[in-house]
Amino acid sequence: MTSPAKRQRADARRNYDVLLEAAKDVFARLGTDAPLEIVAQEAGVGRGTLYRHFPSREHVFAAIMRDSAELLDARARELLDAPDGATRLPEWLRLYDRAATEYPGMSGHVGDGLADDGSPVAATCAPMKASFAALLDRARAEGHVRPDVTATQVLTLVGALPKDPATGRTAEPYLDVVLAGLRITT
Amino acid sequence: MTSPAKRQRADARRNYDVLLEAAKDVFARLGTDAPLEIVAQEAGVGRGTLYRHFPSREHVFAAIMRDSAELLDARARELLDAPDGATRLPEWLRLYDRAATEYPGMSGHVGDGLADDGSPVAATCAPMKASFAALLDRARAEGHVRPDVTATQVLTLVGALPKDPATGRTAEPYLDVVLAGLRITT
DNA sequence: ACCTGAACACCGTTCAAGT
DNA sequence: ACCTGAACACCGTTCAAGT
Repeated sequence: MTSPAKRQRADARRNYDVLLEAAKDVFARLGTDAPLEIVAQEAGVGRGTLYRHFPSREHVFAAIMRDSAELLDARARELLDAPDGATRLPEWLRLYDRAATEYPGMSGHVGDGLADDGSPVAATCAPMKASFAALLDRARAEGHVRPDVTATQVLTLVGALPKDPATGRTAEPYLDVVLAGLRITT
Repeated sequence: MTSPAKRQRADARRNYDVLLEAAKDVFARLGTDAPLEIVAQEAGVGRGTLYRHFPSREHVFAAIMRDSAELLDARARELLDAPDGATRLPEWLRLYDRAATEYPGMSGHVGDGLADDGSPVAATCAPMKASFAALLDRARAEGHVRPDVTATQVLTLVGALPKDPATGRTAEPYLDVVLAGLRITT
């Protein structure tokens, strides 16, 4: 279930899939700011075809995030009833961080997209975002989290954390600092 | 003391000053990712002249930061002996955040530059960075700060915090979250 | 209905010619 | 020694022509 279920010609559907795989490949090698021109080339289609399927780079990110967003959504709903209330949020946010940094440079775009309701990333990740918000609400109700942060803010903040240039992953100890900062420590 | 003290022709020196003022003006209006072409135009010089004085956009940021870095350096040295140990770091980091966000989009570049010893920003801000490191060391020694963060990491993290799109300033409550996360709270 | 690739736009960067 | 602006490169984006 990696592409949208719209009715379309077989070649169009195939091009979508090929483009998405090419994008993952190119992004993995060159980072998510790589020229989309290269993606079209590697997919073996014309530039116009790429822009038809993915009107903007953000649409590519949204497509890339589709599967992880589904997993993260499910995981958030599971964690809602997990026994140890204090560790639910850290655990989920680490998974989110891993998913958002799967391709170098993507997490900032994902975090920004989640803060903008008009973005394709926000559309794709809406269920995940809602489930995380529920998780955050419960943590807040139980007094584990400072009350002045919203779900969107947390996701945007984590997405913005500086990266290790070598791996593209969030560098240590930024996530730990943020998790500590979110805790209520009276 | 806004431009380097190298010996140069009067017109060159004047062009440097005009370009820097133009950059501030353009950055204030269009953000720090604005085309440098516009800066050259507004300064009334050719593109080549701009690149002669500022080989890269980072060099412009370094020049823009020169004065604030001097102030921040002085302030850090003052605060080293301030009475209330727990508030020294927050106070200074708020000032740093204000300076780095003076032009929309600049703080990320400044934070990245400070983490890269080869960058012109790192060169310009070296005294400031050293003074801040001393401040951080003392806070660490007094047990106010978690021991696993370096000065560079703190400055890069603060520079990376998400911005309010309207003002370009660090949005609330990100800096508060980070400051809380840096504290030792046993 | 979709694809292709030429064409245009934008802007960073260089450099030959000028003063 | 420095300035200028034409020229090139790169790449996002569009669109007329084709299938």
